[in-house]
Amino acid sequence: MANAPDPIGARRARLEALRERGVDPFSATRFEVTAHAADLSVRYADLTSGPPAEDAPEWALAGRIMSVRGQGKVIFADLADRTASFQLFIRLDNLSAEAFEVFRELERGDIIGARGPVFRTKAGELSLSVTGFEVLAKSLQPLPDKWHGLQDVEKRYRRRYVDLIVNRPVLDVMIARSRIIAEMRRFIDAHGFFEVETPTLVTVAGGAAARPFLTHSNALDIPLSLRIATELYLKRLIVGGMERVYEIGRIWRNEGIDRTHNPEFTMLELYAAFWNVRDMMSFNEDLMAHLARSVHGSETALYRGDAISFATPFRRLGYLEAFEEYGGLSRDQLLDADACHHLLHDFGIPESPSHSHALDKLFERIVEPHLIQPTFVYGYPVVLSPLAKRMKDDPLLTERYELFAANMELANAFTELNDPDDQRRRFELQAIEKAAGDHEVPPPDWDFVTALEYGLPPTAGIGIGIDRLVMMLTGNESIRDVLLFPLQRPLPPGDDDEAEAEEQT
RNA sequence: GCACCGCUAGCUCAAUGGUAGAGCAGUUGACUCUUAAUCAAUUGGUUCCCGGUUCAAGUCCGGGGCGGUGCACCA
Repeated sequence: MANAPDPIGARRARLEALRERGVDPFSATRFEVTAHAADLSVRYADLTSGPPAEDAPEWALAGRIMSVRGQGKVIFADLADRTASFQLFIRLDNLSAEAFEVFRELERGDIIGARGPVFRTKAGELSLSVTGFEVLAKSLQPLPDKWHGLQDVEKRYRRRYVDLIVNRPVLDVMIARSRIIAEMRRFIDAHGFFEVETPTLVTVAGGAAARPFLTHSNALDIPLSLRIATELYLKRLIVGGMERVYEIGRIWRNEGIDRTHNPEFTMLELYAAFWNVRDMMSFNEDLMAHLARSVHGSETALYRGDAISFATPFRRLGYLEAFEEYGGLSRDQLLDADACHHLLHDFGIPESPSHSHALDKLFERIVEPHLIQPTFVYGYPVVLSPLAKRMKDDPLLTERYELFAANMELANAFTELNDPDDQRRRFELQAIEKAAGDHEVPPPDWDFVTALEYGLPPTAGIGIGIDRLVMMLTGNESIRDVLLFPLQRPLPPGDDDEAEAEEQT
């Protein structure tokens, strides 16, 4: 213990050394930042090598020291802020001897603010010639390898903050996610929608087919679920006369976890009175194209080696036509429950508990693999769509589409069913499926039927999984890589971390 | 839930069943234009855990933990 190398102990010793020089790294409360690294790189892109001009303006940068290259009476350091990193040039001649000694006590990971003019070194690197600096926080933990960063996937998820520090592309993805959502709001707001917030704690988790998380209210002493969709509440607001509403919110589904599923995820749901599914389709493709352009920089996103073009208009493909085209299957085979189960057998797919389930499995197998470029698949069978309005000239199908790209479902939209009697019958039918063993079928929400009885205007609605959209636009193939803190099983007790028993000096 | 793969120093990775190693980080020193700085010296291990086989286990076997991928599940 006496001679064992101890990186954290060494850093604590450095902390004491700073304090002995009258610098307490944890006493600073603010620092006036006047520039970010990326801004300076652009502003001084054409600067030629040489010492800074007499009248060169001083800038103040703040961030984390990512590397230090000491060279006697000159020190080079890289300071990273949220935009990029920028080289600091510290020379004894430009500072007091005391300040220079303080800088020599700093190390990789520490957070400082630095002031000085920008110049370009002989080696051609744009740099801040430091005339003054403040220590803003000391890092007591050693950072991972400066070249390889943090590779261990598990550690990256569990300690995302370290991942963000040392793996710049991760920070870029998370910033892109933030911008995608912000840009989405801007676009939607510009079309006259109100953003609303509906309950996440509900007594009936409806609006989708999924198993909910269960919880309990102490005050009311009743069981509660976390919502699995926002749909039924948002449509109540259309009944209430809000006309155009949307919610970007967290949804919880107590189901499997894999590359494309996290138990909590973010969904946009949006409803517009007096629109039908065709109106929604064009709104949908305009939104996608806009996001791709403004956030991704181009209408084309590279995903799994495919160049996905979000240039409008997207391809339109009928649901039944798709089966005909890719599998040679007929309408009669698909819309008949018994024939459909035979098809499952023909394709070697395990038994399904219901007609709707069977259709989904078949679609997944036969059609989905072909949907690379953005495609609206429209005209879903009514058995698959308990909340969608039937087609006027084909009552077995609904005015519903799903948007696919790169074999992933990106959006689901339909003209909303507003006939309360039809809605009631479909809920009753679902109740039978639930009784037959389909766990994912939600319990009927009878108050929703009552709401429809007050009168829901013709309305189109859409749901877009934000996480998968971000995956698509940032080229990530795992949902965990677009979530800041994906759910991880907790480590066994004691395995958690070093339990630092050091107290004495 | 099932299958496969992974887990070795703070980080990235080595090690035909035969003394656990390297680079980076750390520590000490030198250096006034470096940028994976360089040079010299140097520290560092419950090989995820428990048990077994063996003269000998990081390595083989059994059980467990955590993670990743695939399948199942998830309209």
